[in-house]
Amino acid sequence: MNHISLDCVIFGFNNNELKVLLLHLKYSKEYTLPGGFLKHDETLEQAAQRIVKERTGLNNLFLKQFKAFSDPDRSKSNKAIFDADMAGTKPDMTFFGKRFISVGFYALVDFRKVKPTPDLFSDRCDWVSLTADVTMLLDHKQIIQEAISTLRLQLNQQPIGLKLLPHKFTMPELQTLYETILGRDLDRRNFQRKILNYNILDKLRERKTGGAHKSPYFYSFNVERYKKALEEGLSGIW
Amino acid sequence: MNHISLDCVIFGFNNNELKVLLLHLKYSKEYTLPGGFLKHDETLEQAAQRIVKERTGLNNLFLKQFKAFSDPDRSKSNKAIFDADMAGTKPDMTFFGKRFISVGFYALVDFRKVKPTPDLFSDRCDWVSLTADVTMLLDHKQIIQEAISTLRLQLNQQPIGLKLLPHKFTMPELQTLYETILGRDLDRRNFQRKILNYNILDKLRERKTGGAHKSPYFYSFNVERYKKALEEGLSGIW
DNA sequence: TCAAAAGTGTTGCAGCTACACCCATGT
DNA sequence: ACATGGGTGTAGCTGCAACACTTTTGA
Repeated sequence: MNHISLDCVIFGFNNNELKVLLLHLKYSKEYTLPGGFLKHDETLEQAAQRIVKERTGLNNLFLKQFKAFSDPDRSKSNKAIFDADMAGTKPDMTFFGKRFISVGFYALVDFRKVKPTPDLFSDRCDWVSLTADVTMLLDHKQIIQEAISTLRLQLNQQPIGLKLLPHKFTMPELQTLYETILGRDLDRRNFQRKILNYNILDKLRERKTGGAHKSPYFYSFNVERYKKALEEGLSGIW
Repeated sequence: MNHISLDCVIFGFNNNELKVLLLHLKYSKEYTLPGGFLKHDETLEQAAQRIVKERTGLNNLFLKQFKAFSDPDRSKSNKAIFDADMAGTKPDMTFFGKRFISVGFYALVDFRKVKPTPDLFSDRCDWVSLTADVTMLLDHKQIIQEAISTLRLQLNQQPIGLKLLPHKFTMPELQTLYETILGRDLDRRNFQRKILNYNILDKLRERKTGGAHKSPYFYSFNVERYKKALEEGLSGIW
């Protein structure tokens, strides 16, 4: 008899940084991944959509299961945390004393469309940069790491850029996204040529103004061609 | 309150065919994936090892989680099946009436080392070729398909050849394995050159005799170099 | 006017594709 | 002897890596 929970790693891209949407717990002052429990007559995917919607206000997001976490020790510290957190609310303690299996999902969202919303146990809901060094609940840091590894492996199979970037974006922005996910630098010129060769981008006439220096062109994904290209996987290794 | 089950897709390679180890149910005459339930104080990975050991006799196999299946409709037909199957054995029927979440694992085993062992509900435990058209329980056919898709995507990240082939194997055997997983033919000469360039194979002096025609050399994996190469992923797309 | 970022072009090399030829073995 | 499969070699092309130069912009 086990309880199934979900943890969602919600990725957004802003200010040339990859960020994760986290809840800040009132009691323990730690950050935690948005999560929840699987309801009856709900698939894991539906539960993940529900959870992400509650935190972001967005429906129908791009979501992917990446791993089930089942170490019996994972949930042992749960009880203590919830004991304190829910003091006075008379929770069902037998529930939290039990064991949890958690299925990890990652979500890719358009940063600008999200309205971060805290839940009952948290005082804030923040975008936290991956480079930020914050304290996190349990093994949530590892879960985020696993999510990024998965992202990296699936970069050529999933519409990662399409889902993370706004409709219009510049080539340097796209490159930074790829560099962040891959964890290494790419040659600006080779990157541009390679990605353009896939024929999945439309170059717009418009340029991005306001920044210092030469203004870059905007691009947007040609969704049809992108989806088609992904079916075979974008060849080559970055 | 959910029950967690596991389904294991156990792959073996024999007679130049990729095969899956399946149980043949006494009652329904259908094939089913070896599976079981998660016990307390057991990780999913440990449970999978236990289940695979019961069917194959082998310990410590290469096992990988690939997806959790959670459609509420999946398990509805379970009750009927087990009602009939366990008639007279007084099982806990409330148990089987409940909902199941199943975590899919795939295992890669050396065909020749396996002793297929049926369980209580089955009269046989057979290696079934992927090309064979057999009737399978519930969505088990799709689960196998998902396992193969995963295999294909991970061909360059996981030691798939190493785990599926016997210690000594020939180049044509290795090629057939790759072709089966990828679902398409590869050029014999280019395949050989490419795989040899990875420097992960040791060519043995010995040749395979007994077949008609020219006898091919045996090769074996250089485990050390293979593991090392996989850390970065074998570059290139097949 | 200058520094920094962005657009564009070129060259060489590596690796893949698509082939052909020879060799060995059981029938 | 011969059909079939396995070992080895090569030519051409593609595409990537590693580069430099010019253009645009705000400060």
